[in-house]
Parts: sequence; structure tokens; C-alpha cells
Amino acid sequence: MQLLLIHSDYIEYEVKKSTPVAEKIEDSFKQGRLEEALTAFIAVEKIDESNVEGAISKAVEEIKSVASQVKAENIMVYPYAHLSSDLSSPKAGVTVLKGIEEALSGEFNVKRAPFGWYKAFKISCKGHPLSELSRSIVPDESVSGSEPPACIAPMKEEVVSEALKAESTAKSYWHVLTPDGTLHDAASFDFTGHENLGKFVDYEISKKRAVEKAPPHVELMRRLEIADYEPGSDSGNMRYYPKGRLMKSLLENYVLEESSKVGAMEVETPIMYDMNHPTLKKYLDRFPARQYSIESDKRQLFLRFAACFGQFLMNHDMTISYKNLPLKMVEMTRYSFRKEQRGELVGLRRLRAFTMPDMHSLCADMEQAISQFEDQYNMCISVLDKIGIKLDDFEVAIRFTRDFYNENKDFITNLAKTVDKPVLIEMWDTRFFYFVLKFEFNFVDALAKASALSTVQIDVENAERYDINYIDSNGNANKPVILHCSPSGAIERCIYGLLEKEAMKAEEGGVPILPLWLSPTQVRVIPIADKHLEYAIKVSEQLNCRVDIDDREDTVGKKIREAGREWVPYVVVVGDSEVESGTVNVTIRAESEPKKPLKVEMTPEELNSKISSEIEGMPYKGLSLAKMLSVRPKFL
RNA sequence: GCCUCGGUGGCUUAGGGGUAUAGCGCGUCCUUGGUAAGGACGAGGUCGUGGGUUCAAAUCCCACCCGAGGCUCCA
Repeated sequence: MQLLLIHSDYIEYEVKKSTPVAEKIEDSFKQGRLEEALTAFIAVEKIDESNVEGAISKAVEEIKSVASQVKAENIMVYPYAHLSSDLSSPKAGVTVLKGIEEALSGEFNVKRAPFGWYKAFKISCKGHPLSELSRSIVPDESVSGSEPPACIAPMKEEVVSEALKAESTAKSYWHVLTPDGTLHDAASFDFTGHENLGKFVDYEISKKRAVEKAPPHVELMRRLEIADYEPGSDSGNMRYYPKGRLMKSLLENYVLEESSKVGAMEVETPIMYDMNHPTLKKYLDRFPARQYSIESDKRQLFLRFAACFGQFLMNHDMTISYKNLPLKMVEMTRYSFRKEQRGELVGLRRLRAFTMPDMHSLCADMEQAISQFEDQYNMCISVLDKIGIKLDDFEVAIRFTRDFYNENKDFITNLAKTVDKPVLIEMWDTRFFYFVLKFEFNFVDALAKASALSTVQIDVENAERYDINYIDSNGNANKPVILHCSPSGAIERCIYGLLEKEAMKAEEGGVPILPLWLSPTQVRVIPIADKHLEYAIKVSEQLNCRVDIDDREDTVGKKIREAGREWVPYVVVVGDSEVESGTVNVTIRAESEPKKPLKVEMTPEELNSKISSEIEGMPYKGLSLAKMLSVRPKFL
């Protein structure tokens, strides 16, 4: 059945002429009008005849749901054959329409327009977004209505271009793959011992949401002076305070360094592109309209939502030999823009402007691509680990086409073996997107919402679209297979993950802390009295890290408390006895428990080497704020 | 776009027809300190904007703007 629902100021009709299939009607039925009505234009189709009752109840359910959303009390049931080219018999049509009318009339004021007549009608559509909706309804196969298997759910991604719409009957097959290589049905898998994966699968398949409050990182990002909403911009465009900028900068540098280690060349490409560029236009057609667009002079431009455009356009112009493969380029896109739905924007979890490391690898063939995929899979695990998001903190999703799986079963199984835990599998019968295989690492937050961090995809489409070629050993031009990789996922989302993780830890009675290399202040020195300030400065100069000094006019107790609220990993208190002995008294946050700080007496040299060994190999930057707390402004 | 909630000194907020709380922060002073908030005093607000009702509106009503959450939609 096809439904077209229009929320209207009024609808009125008048019969003109009967058709051969016209129902017999009374004169009073020959015209009708309803104010403030939801009009349901309905075409009953052949398929509805297999289960008339089911078709009616589904349609009624749809109409009721829309009516309650738009708060309509009047409903016009209007037969409209032109919505379908596969109509049911007139008899079934009338039965269904009458059935719908009857089922609705309990709760609503319902009118039905006569079936089988040519009618003149006038309608005034309200024009708000919910005022025009179309629905296709297919009744369950039998009257008993066996439920479809729970593991078959509609596709998650939105597919909007005309070409793809035709394939929208496609299904996702959900499974859980265990490290032993067994593919379980996701619906019946026992998640005992893998509760986090259970939450993730639940989130992915059923889209269940039980969220009624802001996630905990929102308060933390503000209290720690990392980031904040910026009312002067569009939603999802944040401001970052010095501490947040420092953290982002370190994360960005780290991911770039790791990319460089695997041979990626860092490049920079524009953030806006011509919407009518022939190649880009085709690409845009395959994506939902989630980009910002801007008009400049007479041109329509859009803001990039990834670095693909710039890098592919660059690849197109390059001369590439098979000897250069795999050829890797990386860009830290500050920013990538996506005009996400308003309700999806919360804190740092999902933004409209975000920093995305985007690496692309051109590979000679599928074999090389698969080998690279595996390397990058491992790289992503290691990158997240160093950032502070461990294997236990995320869940793996692997998505592919059935063909790809059948040809590469061992390879896929190995991916599950590598992480040594069950992973979520989404499989499609045919390929809809540009990739045949992808994985993501998904962080599940304190409110059981999942969001993707690292990802790698094998792209078999864009080399063709962008006309990217390499010359093989025979001198012939070939299309490479392209890998898309974001080793960490969005930088802001990594911060979100860390904050959510620590919030969960605090909830369970732990002491929240950031990884030392990311802590805006690594050591805070607190002099007991003014006369100890000189010694405090001397100590700070012996430490080769981000060390600040709380020289404000406050009590020691209060300064300690504030250092704790800022999650400072090492708090050093110096007074007479330390000056005397030349030592420092260090509170080590990472080894403390609530109300039970771990305090250790050591020399500045010992503290320095302890810290150096902990942050070895990670990027370093100096303080992003004044060393002396007395001259620091407050941001909040 | 729709629904819900909200907008009161820099921040968080109480109140609610008679121009207004409190805490933090900020400033000055006292205190020169030993591990989760020392004390006193002070400055700072036309209560989001515009209209309406009223002798009187921050408070009630209407419209609008902005924010948060939810819903929904999108070639």
C-alpha cells in the first residue's frame, strides 16, 4: 500500500464522474470537507490482498502515529490510485479503505472520499516539515504474522540518491563473530561477559535510546576548561580554551606522527569546493545533504565533510608508478564540516565542525589493499591505546558484502582474533556504498550511546570517479584500490571518549585522570607560604614538563582541592622541611583513591625521570597558560 | 520544522504583580599557612527582546530571539 499523508488547513472534494469500478454511494457522500485535517491519500496494492487485515492495521498504525505528531483530530481517507502501478482489485481496495476508516473512527473524526469516482478536490497543505509524508506499507506474509528475524533490520545509513533508492529493499544481516571464526546470529547471541558489546549491538540494531540527560562529559569539558558551546556560532561549532587547544594539538601531532611513521605524506587541501565541479557533483549525489553550503559571488560552494575531495583531486593530477604504491597521504582536517541533525549534537560527541585525521592509501590491487587494511587495523588499536582508549573501552564493528566475506573468511576471522573478543558483523548481499569492507572501533559511553572512533574502508569506486591511475610494470594505466583511514577518529571525539571513560570510572569509585602526556598541567607546585615561592620556582625549573605554580593567596588546603578538581596528575607541596632537605612531597593522582591520596617523598630529579619515562615517545608542548596561577584569567 | 524545558550580576542559581536571593568568582584588608573550601568588607543586575493586561510586570498573557534535550525530516 502506498500512503501519502498531508497535514492540511482544509481538504474538500466533490465527485464528478463515476468510473467502471465506482462504489455505489448516497448523495450526501458526493462531496465533503474537513478542516484542520490529516489527509491520507491511499493506493491499495496487489500485495495487500495477501493479508488484508495486516495491511489495514499497519496503515492505521502509521496514520495514527503521524496524526498524533501533528496533533490532527480530523482525518480524511482518500483513495488515490495514482500512487501505485500495481493496484489491488477494486473489491479489496474498498475493503481496505473501509477497514481503515472504521479502525480510525474510534479515536478520530474520520471522513472517507468515495472509491472509484473522478473527484475534484482542493487541499491547503500546511507546509511544515511533517506536513507531507509518504509511506510504503507491505503487510506481513500471513495473517498469523510471523515476525521477521530480528537480525534483519533496515539499512542504517541513509541512501538518498535516485539510483540508490531503487535498491532500498536491501537488508543488513547482523551477526556476532567470535575469535574462533564462528558467525553467530546477533539476535540470539549470549552477551554474558561481553555486556559492552551487547549495549553496542543493541544501539546499532534497534537504535534504542534511553537518554534523558546530557552525557557527563559535557559538564567535564567545561569544568576542566577544555571546550564550551559557542552561542555566537552554529550549533556544533565549539570554542576551545587554552587547555583544550593544547590537548587537541597534542592529539593531532600524535596522529600525524604515527601516520608519518607508516609512510603517509602530510598535505593540506582547501576546506571549500565548487558544488558544480563535475567530479564532485557525482560524489555529492552519493551522499545525503549534510554539508554546509555557501554562496560566493555566483558560485555555490560547500564545506568539505572529509579530506577525500582534495586528496583525490590531487591524486588525479599526479603521475604515479606501481613503485610508489602503496601511496599514502594524510591531512588533519581542521575542520571537516557536517550539518548533523540538531538533536544529535551534544557536547563533543558529535559536532558540525570537527578535526578529522584522514589518510588515504592507494593500493595496486585488492591483495595489497587487504594487507594494508590489516596493518592499519593494528595501527588503529595502538593509536587508541596510546591516546588512553584501551581495547576494553571500545567495540569492533566489521561491515562487508557477502561476496567479500566468502572470498576472505580467514582474513575477517583474524581481525576478531587480533582483538581476542567477539565483534559485531554487518553484512550486505550487494554493495551500496563505495566500500566492500570497513571496520570501526566504537566507543560506548556512560549512557550506552555508541560512536565511531578509528575506521578503515576499502574503496573500490572513487579511483574510477576521480580518474586516478597508476602505471604498472608493463606501462599500462591501472585504477588503484583506495583505503580510507582515520587512525583515531575525530580528535574532539577522542577527548569525549576520554572524559566519558573517566566519568564512568569516577562513578565506580575511582579517581578520574587524563593520560599524563595529555594533561594540561602535569605537575603543580604549591608553596606553603610566600617564603617558599623561591624554592618552588627552583623545583619547577628542575622538572622537564608542564609545571605550574599556585602562588595565589589561598590556603594550602584550598589549593590542593583545586589541583584535584583540575585532575593534576602530580601535586607537589613545598615548605620548610622540603627546602631544608631539598626534596619534594608528591601526591600521585594515578595511584590515589578517593580520600586516600598517595603521597611520596622524592627528589626533584627522581620525579623528573619518573615523568620522563611515562611520557616517552609522545608529543610534548609547553604550558598553554601562564606558569603562575596568580596571573591566569578564568574562562568560566 | 514540531514537542518539552529553560534564559535573573562573569558563572551557577532562589524567588515570583509592589524593581530582587544566595553561592562561586572578582576587588580590598586581616591571616603567612603542612594536604579537599580561613575570616571580614566591597563592587557588580533596567531579571533575553518587543508588545499587551494593570495604579504597578522580572513575575500574568501574546509574539519573537537564543540555548539544552527529545522527535521528525532530508534530492
